[in-house]
Formats: sequence, structure tokens, C-alpha cells
Amino acid sequence: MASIKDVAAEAGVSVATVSRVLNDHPSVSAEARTRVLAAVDVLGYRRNAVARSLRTDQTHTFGLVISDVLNPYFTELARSVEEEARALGYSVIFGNADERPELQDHHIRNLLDRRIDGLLVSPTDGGSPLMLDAARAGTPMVFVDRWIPGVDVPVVQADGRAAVRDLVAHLYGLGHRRLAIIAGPAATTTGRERVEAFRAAIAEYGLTLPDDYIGQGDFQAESGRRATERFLDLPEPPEVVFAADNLMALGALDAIRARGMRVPEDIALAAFDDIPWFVHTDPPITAVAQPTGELGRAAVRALVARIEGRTPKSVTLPARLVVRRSCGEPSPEPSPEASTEASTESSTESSTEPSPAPRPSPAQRSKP
Amino acid sequence: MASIKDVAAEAGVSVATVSRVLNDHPSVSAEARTRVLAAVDVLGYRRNAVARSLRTDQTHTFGLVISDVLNPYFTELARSVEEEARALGYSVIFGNADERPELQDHHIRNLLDRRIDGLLVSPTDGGSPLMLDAARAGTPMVFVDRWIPGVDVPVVQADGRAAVRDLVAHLYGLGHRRLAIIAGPAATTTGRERVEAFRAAIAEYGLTLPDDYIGQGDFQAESGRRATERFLDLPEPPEVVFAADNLMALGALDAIRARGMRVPEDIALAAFDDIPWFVHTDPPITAVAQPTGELGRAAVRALVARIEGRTPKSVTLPARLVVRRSCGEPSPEPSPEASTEASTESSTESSTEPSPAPRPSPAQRSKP
DNA sequence: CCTCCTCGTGTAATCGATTCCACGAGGAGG
DNA sequence: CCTCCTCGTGGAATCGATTACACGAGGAGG
Repeated sequence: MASIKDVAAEAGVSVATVSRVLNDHPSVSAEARTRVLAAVDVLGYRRNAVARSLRTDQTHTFGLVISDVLNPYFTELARSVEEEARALGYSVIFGNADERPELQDHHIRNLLDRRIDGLLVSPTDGGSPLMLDAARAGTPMVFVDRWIPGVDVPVVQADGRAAVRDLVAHLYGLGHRRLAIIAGPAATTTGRERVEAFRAAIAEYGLTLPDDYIGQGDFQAESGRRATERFLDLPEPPEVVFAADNLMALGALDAIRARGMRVPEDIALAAFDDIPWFVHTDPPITAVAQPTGELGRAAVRALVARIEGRTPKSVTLPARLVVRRSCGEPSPEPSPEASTEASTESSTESSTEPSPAPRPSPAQRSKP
Repeated sequence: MASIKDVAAEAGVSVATVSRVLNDHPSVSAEARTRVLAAVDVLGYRRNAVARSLRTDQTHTFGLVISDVLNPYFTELARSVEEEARALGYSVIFGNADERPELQDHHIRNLLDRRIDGLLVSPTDGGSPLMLDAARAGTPMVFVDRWIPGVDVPVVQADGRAAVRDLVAHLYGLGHRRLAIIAGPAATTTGRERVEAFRAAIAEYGLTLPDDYIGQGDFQAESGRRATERFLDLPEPPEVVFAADNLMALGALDAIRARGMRVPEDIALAAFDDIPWFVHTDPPITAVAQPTGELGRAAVRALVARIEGRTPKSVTLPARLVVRRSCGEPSPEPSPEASTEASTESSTESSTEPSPAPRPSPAQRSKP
């Protein structure tokens, strides 16, 4: 493969001049420029990014380490991250941690060795020494979706509290009182926060969240199934199961079906994370939708800011409730809405208006 | 960040010795080795992959350019590719072409500039000059899923013909005679092959595939919706719609719902590509399942073989039919089976036995 | 005791770019 | 006409590794 030297020879100039042309440095004569460009064309020269990176100490690349590619939420996140990165002149190397800390470390190590300019991470756990060291050593880093407390790294995340409150209002309005949740791993912030948001919202209605109604999951479908089976084995099973992510909701649906029960007639189901498929499940699933695309874009902007030496702030965007049929009561959404939902990029993501859910005044109820 | 020079100084040896230790070259004394290792530890040294790649002219990385990350089929493919690559000591850089040739070119250019060791491509189109040049110039390349005729590049793909024949048998057995297909882009092999397989299978039953019953799609949900609407507007609409990929099936489902029609009572639906969500849609969708994981692994093995100088052969693995309820007749699969289906890695992928579908002897029927 | 090999090590070239510095030509200003 | 600046250019150092080659020490064999 032709190098800059070959181009220089072909054009009859020095390598310095070729390099200047390639980086359009101002002080190059028009004549030299055209000669170089011609030579580049003739030889089919392509700049060697490896050599360039070695010299300039920047790769114009960053790493994105996510917890599970098979989770459509992360897939969409990855997609929006790549898009925004491309728009800003960066490439992205993905690492799939598969919810396994050691795999996460493998990818971080690998990315660090490749001298990526920055790291976007959705941590699987509480933070390995490797990751913490990298952060402290000054590797530009931004957490997205999940984060690790006690580290000085900007966080880009969705705040689901209002939407979860809307969800509980919706459930309460439908007459449900025994509400259960399948939590994510306690090592993750989203694993903990979602339970807390749920518990707080429930408390506003004077209800409680007994330990029996907290299933321990790991954000994978299988754990959702197991947790749901345990719920159903309870002497007094819950009326509603709220899964803290979409895959566990899928597992829950499986478990419910396996018992020959129906949603929502026998038990209601809701999920955190909305995905296009939820429109088409039987029944369509009520979910808390994160502004995934915007999250990814904001994370990239923050990371690029850090790479360029600025100090970005953390970003929190609101999630919103999307009511469908899985909690009872026919969905109020007209059929055209189903069409809109299915499209990849939901254009109605701005969400100033939190939700169409019926909302009794909770403050009054929680007092007595 | 510490370099090999710093390590050499710390250990009191030359950079050559450090390098030897790091690459465990035999001729290094035990004493020097321990000193170097200690220095590496003290300084927290990490080898600079950029510099190493420049010198050795290999990156231990390859690129995977796929057509659409949001398509669960490709997501799973990407996942299995990364896994196998990691097992063989390679990293993978993904490029999402979003079914757009110019984006595909962007990624190929980018990957080539980064001097990846090889390229795994599922081409969006008939092949850009850039890609063809790269192939001819000797860049190790392997096509996966889709391919381009006339280029000497190994192909790893699934053969869906038997499964499609099984599908048609299943449909015929259920009494359906007017069968329509939503095709993928004619520029892709899968876009063409699936139509041909369908047409051939239909012919065995003495049926034909009129032009009106061939919808033109682009493997995206929206196109599936449009094609289905056109089918439904026909004076004599088809009894079955077969979508050539899972996203178009989703779009078709949308379009059918929007008219207030039901699957399978009013119209049957089947898809190419099976995905976990198809178990949970309303109704569960009958699909042709590719051995996605095995495809990804085989592709990686072939590419690594090429990189290492061997000349791998193309690989074709059989797809198989998975019957569910979307074509009529209650699914014969007992409910435990639904559980198995939902798991990420279907362990029953070997598929010696093609399908449980009823299969009249088609040869006799096609003769008269 | 001399010669030859082997072994461990260091010096320096190299990969393909970027960029500092020096240099010569030519124009402007005195 | 001389001086000084600007502009375009080239030479060479540099980034952090790998590796060919040289070299000295020490052991084996004659």
C-alpha cells in the first residue's frame, strides 16, 4: 500500500509538502497542491491512520462499553452514539460486556491499549479498579445510563421518577394495589434507582413494597422468568409485575404464559425501557420510555467536550410513560398511534407533557 | 503514559530486552525477565497497540460492516462475530451501513485507513468500486449473509430453500393458495434469492407468483407496511404475506392491524429470520430461522484463515422452519417450547430434521 | 590453550506519518 | 542597493514499538 513517501516521489516534492497538502495547511503553493493531489489519485493513496495516531497521539476514536448488545435499548443507544460520533468526526469501537465485569474489563483494557481518545461506559458493576484507575488517570470518560458513585465522571442518564410515578398512578387508577417489581442488579445504579422510584411512588398512595414483592433480576430474560415464578408461587401473588428492563419483562411474560395465565386479566405487566416490539406483543406492553437517541447524542457531545479539554456537565433527561394494554383497561391510543410507535426514531420524544395517564391527586391519599 | 523506554530505564535494561520479555521471546535471562516484569508493574505500563501495529503491520482487528444494527438478526450476528473473534485473539470494529451504500463506503474507507487485518461484510448493494477494489487489492475479506457475485471472496450464508419449501408446504396444507411476498432490495442477494426460493416452492404446487403479489421492500419496517397496504388494496388480496425479513414482517403486522384485520383469521403472515420477539407477538409468528450464531462464528473462522494466508472455502448452513400461529391452525408446539424459544442462544440450532410442518408430496401435484 | 558456538544483550534501523527549524527566493520599504 | 519579512519548501527529529545485526562472555571440544 502506497505511503506518503511514494506520493512525494510521484509528485516530485518532499514528504513534508505532501503532509501539508493532506492536512490542508495554508502555506503550500497551488501548483504543489495540484501535483500532490494528482499523485494521490494515481497511486490510490490512503492515509495510514495508525502512523498518524502514533505521531499525533490521538485516534479520533472512542470506545463504547455497554452491558448487553442483545438488549434493544442498548442497541439503539449504540446506534445513536455512532451516528453522533460520526457527525463529529469520530469513530466508535463497541465493547459488549454481556453484564459480566470481567468482560467489561477486557474491553476497557483493549480500548486503552488502542489509545482511544475517550471512553463511554454503562458500567455493569460498581466499578473495577481498572476503570477507576483509568478515570483517575485522566482518561476522558462519560457514563451513560448507568454510573458509579464517587468518581468524578459526567453522567448522561434518564430520570424515570416522574414516569414511574405516572405508572403507579395509572396502576392505582385501575384498581391494582399489590404491586411487585423485578429489580436489576444492586451493583448498578439503574438496578437500585428504579426500585427506589417505584417504592417512593407507591408510598404516595399509602401502599408499601414488601420484600416478597421485590424480585432480584440481572437485566436478562431468564432472571425475569425466575422472579415472576417466585411471585406466582406466593400465597398472595401480586396483581402487577413491573420489570426494571425490557428483557426481564419478556421473561416475566414467558413465566406468566407458562402457567396458562393471561395478561392483563390475571396479572398486569409493565416494563422500564420501551422498545418497538412492545407494540406488537400480546398484549402490547405499557412501559416507561427513555429518550434513548437523545441520551446517546448527549453522551457523545459530553465526551467530545471532555476530549477537547472542556469540562461538560452531567445531563439528565426525563423519561415518559407510554400506556398500552398490559395493565388492564383498553388502551386509549387510536390505531394510527400504533403505527407511529413502531417507527425506529420516535419523533415525539420531546415529552413536555409527561403522560396521558389518569392521575388522581396522590398527596391527599397518602396523608390519612 | 509510560512507554517501553521508561520500563527499560526502570529495569536497567535496553528497550530490546523489554520488548523480548513482552513478546516472550526465548532468549531472555530469567533475571532480566523478572526485573522487567517488576518495572512493568511499578509503572503500570500498557503496551501501545498503535505503535506496535505500525511496526508489525497488523492490528489484530477486523471490521464488520452490517446493514442495520437495529435489526435483531444482525445484532445477534454481530454478537457472535465478536465472541468468536475474541476467542481467536481479534477485536472487531463494527460499522452500521443502515442499508445505505454511501454509509457502507464510509465505513469501509474508515476501516481500511485503520489498517484492519480483514473485513467481514454483508453488502447493502451490488458492490461499490471501493469495496471491489479492496477485494481485488488483496484485503482479506469474507461475505456473510449477503454477497456479491463475480468477486473471489468466500461467502458464509444460510440456505433457506429447504425451509421455504417447508413453509410453502405448511401454507398449502392450511388451504392457502394466494401467496404473496415482500421482497428485499434487488441489489442484495438475499433480496433476490428469497423471492426465487419462494417462487420455486410455489411452483411445485402448481401455483404461480403474480407480479402483483411481489412487494418491493428494503428490509425496513416502513417498506413492509407500504407493501402490505398495496396488497390489501388489491381487488383480490393475498391470503398470506411472507416478509423477506423480520422488520418488514413487523411493518406488515402494523398495516394489517391498522385496517382492523386479524392474523391469521383474515390474513396469514410469515417471515424470513426468526427472532426471540416473534414468540411474543400477537400472534406468534411463523418464521424461517437462520443459524445466526453459527453463521457468525463460521465467518470469523473463514476470515482468520484468510488473514493467516490459508484459502477458506465458502460455507452454507441450512435454515429451518419454525411453525407458530400466524398462518392459522393452533401451533403444535407445547407451551414449554415457547420458553426454550425465548432464550438467547437456541441450543436446538443443529436442525438435522428440517421441520415439523405437514408436507404433502409436492412433486405429484406440480406435474398435471 | 585456542577456536567455535551459544546465549543474552544492546545499538540502531524501521514502520508512516507530523512538525520544528532552516534556508532560499522574491517582494516591500528605506 | 541593502535589509528585512514572508512564503514555500525540504531535511530531519519524533512518536513507541519490533527486530536484524553486532558483540562480549563463557562453555565445549579438540
